[in-house]
Amino acid sequence: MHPGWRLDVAVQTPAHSALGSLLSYASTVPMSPGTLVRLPLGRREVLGVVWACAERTTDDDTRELKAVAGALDALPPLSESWRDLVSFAARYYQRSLGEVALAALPPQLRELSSQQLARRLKRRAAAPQGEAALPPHPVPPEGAGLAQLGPGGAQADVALPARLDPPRGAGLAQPGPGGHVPAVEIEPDAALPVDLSAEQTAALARFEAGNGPFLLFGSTGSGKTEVYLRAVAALLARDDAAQALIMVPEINLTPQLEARVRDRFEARFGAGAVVSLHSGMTNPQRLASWLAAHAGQARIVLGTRMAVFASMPSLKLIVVDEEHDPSYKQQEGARYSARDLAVWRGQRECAKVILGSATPSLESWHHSRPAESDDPGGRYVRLSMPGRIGDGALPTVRGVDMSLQPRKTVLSGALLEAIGQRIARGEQSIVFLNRRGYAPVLACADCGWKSECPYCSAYRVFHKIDRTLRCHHCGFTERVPRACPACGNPDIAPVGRGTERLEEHLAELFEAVKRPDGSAVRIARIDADSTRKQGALAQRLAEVHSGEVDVLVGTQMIAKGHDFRRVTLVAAVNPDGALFSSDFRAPERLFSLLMQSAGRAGRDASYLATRGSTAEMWIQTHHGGHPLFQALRRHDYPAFARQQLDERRAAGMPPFAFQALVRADARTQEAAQEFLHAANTAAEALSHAAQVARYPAVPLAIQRVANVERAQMLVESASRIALQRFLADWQPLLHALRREPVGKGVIRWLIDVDPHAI
DNA sequence: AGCACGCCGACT
DNA sequence: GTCGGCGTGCTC
Repeated sequence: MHPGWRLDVAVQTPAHSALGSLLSYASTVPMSPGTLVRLPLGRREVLGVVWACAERTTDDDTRELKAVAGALDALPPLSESWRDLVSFAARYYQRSLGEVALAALPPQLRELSSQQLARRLKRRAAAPQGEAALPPHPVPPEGAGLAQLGPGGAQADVALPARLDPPRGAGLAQPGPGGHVPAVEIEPDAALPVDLSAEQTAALARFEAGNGPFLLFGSTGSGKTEVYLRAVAALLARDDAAQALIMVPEINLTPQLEARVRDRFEARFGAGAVVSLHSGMTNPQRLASWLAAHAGQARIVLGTRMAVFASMPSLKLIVVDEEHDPSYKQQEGARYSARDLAVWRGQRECAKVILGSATPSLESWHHSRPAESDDPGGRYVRLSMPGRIGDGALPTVRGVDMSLQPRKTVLSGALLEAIGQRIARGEQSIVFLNRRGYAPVLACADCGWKSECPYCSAYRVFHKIDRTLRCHHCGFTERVPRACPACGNPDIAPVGRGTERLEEHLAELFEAVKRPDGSAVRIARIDADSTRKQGALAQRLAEVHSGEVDVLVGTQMIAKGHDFRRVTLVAAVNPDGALFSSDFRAPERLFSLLMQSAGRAGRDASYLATRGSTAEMWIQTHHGGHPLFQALRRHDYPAFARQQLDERRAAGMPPFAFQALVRADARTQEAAQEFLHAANTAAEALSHAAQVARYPAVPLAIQRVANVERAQMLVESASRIALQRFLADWQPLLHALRREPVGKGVIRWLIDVDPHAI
């Protein structure tokens, strides 16, 4: 009798398990790599991906192998390029193959039997367009071009403008899904009499002529989205199998962009042409989208970082919008950078890649050169679009020197005056403060008690709205005590301020001020607390769009994407914290945040022109001379980047060096650090140790969370390859160490390659 | 990670 | 006398 075949299969084995990356099973039939199989593992049955298949010879392997339980053979196997992407990601980010492979598949696939899957696929085939689509987005009211939906122009759920980087007149003649225009017979863009700016035209021409990867460097409002969509449209029109992947940051996956992409492409390529992939979807929705992409039916996949692993047999273009955004870096499990993997994947699959941003990551900027440059050092072709569509000017940046203000000033007189003028004119203002809650600490004036979290090394935040003390790290919540728990003094007071308190403060200050129509001033707040309930965010945004709100207080949640046409003033109340942070990326994030915030003001040039108003960005700071603010004043990202890169070069930090963190969590800080010390000692013997600097173990900035002590050590090398080899050799030693006495107290450890927060 | 086995406290 | 706490160990 034939001894059958041996399958080497990737299954979800966590990094901590002692199991090797691939497990071997017996099969009576050969299977192609990429086939999904169900396997007995211990007492349960799990999903696996076949990685290799070899004929067994009787003397080959005497080990008894369990037989595969079944194959999901209704599904075409995952392609070699998909498997290459997964195995690269696993290797680069120091995780097991199976962990990355299984995390890259829709969760529901794990639960389905092969019969259930076959049935689902059959249903899909019968109705190829229905299932992949999400519930249809709202149909715009008749005659309303999406971009024309002004404040109060429509019901609340469609009042949000459907554009992020709006071209002039975008969507004017766009037939909605309910429209009667025979859209199939016209070119997608013929339905959109949009004039591209000269910069957009040039960028597209460069894109069409080159291979990339491209860095589309365009200021807020320069029309980057239109460039992406044109590039996608041209590709899909030219190649009737081609697929495009559009990635957006988590926060940006608002219905607006989805609606815009669907409007643009579904009429032309069918209702199932666009699918979404993000964590806000239900498991059945994600499975449906994934299957449509895998089958090649979906022409466009629109998603967050997880979408970088979407199986797309005819992938020809990848767009990474807001490529600098921190949400592209996964912060748990396999800590991959979806942006970096997108670039790798593009190269592997000969798909063009566009990274777009107004404030690129310093890594991307450093590696880019202008399209016309022949400098061979550039990995990315830089396409610049400095202008704002529709001649919109970028807002004037005004700095308020807080050291000249009376102590404890929250909002300077000049800023209040400017906001007051806006209110009087019926315009809107946004005030940013990146700290939610009423006050970050509650303290007793007598004994010095502070509202510490019993489980974390952090203070619990005072939320006045429900009179609670909440730990923002572990979630521990208690009602505010009536008196000091330590000494009984009833006089316990909030220290510092968050968005709740700022909202209250503004309401008091403007209590007597009237709007043009004589009504009272309306202050609103948008942060994670005020938008927790389903639909609350959309409702708040609609209130802003409709003009009900005069002053909007918010965290960085509202810095991105939203297009408020009546906003003419944006203020950052207390941005100084990031200037002297121990995290060397903090200034980069701050600059990006302030640039994006500034972009919220005066996006509608004609609105400003008709009112004779100007857009302003206010910065209250003690460090007005800081180069970051100097560059911001001129909207000069290149100058900021130059200054930061000079500092990084001098200090030998990324992108001039490559880093990884090893973190250990334990019951005690000593146990965590001792484990890392032992790991450090073990590393001395490794062959690449000389090329890799290792720093002492230190506690994390928030050293204890939920009663778990955390420590980390940084390793760094000028050579990415040396670092990679070092980590690969080190990992088995770390596993082994866990078994030794020094590893006993360790709850978990992990490696973070190219970490974001140090 | 699951999911077992295994050995000690408060309940019908 | 049992239900159940989570410590330790195994999974091709």
